[in-house]
Amino acid sequence: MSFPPVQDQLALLLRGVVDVHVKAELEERLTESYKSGKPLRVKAGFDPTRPDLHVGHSVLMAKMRQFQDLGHTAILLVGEFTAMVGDPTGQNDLRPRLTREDVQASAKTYTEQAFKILDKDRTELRTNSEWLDKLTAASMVELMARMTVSRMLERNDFAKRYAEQKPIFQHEFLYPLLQGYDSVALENDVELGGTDQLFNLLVGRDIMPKYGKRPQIVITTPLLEGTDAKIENGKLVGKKMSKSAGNYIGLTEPATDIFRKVMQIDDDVIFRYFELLSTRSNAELEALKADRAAGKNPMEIKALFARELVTRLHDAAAAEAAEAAFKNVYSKDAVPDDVAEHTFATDGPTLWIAKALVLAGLVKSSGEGKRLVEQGGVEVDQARITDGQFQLQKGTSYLLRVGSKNRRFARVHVA
RNA sequence: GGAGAGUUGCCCGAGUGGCCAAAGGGAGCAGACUGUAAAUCUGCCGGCUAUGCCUUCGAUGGUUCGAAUCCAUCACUCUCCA
Repeated sequence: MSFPPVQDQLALLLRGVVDVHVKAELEERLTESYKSGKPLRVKAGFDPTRPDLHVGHSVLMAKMRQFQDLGHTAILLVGEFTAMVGDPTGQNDLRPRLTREDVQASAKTYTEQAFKILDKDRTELRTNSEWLDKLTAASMVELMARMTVSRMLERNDFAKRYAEQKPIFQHEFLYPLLQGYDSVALENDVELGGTDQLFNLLVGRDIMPKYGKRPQIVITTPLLEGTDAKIENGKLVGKKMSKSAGNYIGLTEPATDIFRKVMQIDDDVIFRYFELLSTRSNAELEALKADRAAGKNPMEIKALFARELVTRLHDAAAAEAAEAAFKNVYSKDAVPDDVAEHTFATDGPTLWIAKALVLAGLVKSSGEGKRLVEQGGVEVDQARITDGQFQLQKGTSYLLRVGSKNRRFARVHVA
């Protein structure tokens, strides 16, 4: 195996990262690998907590992919065991523990999605149940003896919970140690993670030498802010993209949804997405920013990114179709082509509109349906109705629409 | 082991016997306005075709004409002491 020159590798690998512990060591290890022809082992772990990955995760995976493209080995670690423990990172409350069944179900889809970005042929796919399942109480005690309670309490999330008199459970202290033990088992050279993972990653680095392993180099990548992030006083403000906050774009979402979500991102926040996810060069990004400053419609800039993202996650044809659909539905206010069709039976001569909306899955309860109608949030055959008692006639078909920002349609036939 | 404090709707948080489906804030949703976004203003924000009914204030029992509010037991959490 031959690699590109060390300095070239470094330049690429350090682009966009938040921090490296320690850069000199990375250089040293790249040099060794360059001389010996032996690829570095680069680990990144995911806890399969809910069944899908989002573009926030892809920031990290894009970095992994860079390592792969340079010829190194990526280890995608599925945190099957650790997911059952629950990572306390960033949690203000106890994270619910999952069952093995939950975890295994989502692990499968996780890896499939990860391979949208990673090169499958150069990825070692592992699960930490391999070694953590077998850990005896004795080894566990030994592992726990490597870390002090005070060090754990230094962590902000724990410190905060402690100060606020919120519960902290013993097993939560175990999490970073187990993640660190993964590195002992895998003997990786590098571990990648989001900045929020810094503590956990460094615990691994601390523990490895105590087990006679070379300490891993830790590289942290930025956390992508969610689709609801904003710019305030020139600063980017927003929670990180997360499944639980509902401000995410899933890797497997339909092209039209991805496109729409990108378009609804705050105008200036889009540049953050460009920086972390786009394959465009820095020069191209600067040009776009200049365009924006010169008054170019930010809508077009966002569309540019939306197209790029959909192309990556689906393909170019899907991107084109999604853009056309978006323009059609939102800009021209037309009806999309793929409207779900339903037929509902009714006993009487009519069907109450609120009921129909519930049956079509457009609203959760008839109370909500009625409310929306009265608030003017519902259209029947492209005409707004406001009568909460509106009745659909038996033997007739209707086109129903609810909402505007996230509009939903259904074609309903009353039988 | 002992002593206190607490558990309210998606979240925070008021409410100490009827006026409480429960103040206020946040989040969310809808409307106006827009460019699809932001900001602002307005409305909604447990369920049920409803001047009413049902379910809801940790759980279960009890007192009462009537309980989120009082009592008992249980569960859980926090703090302090040992």
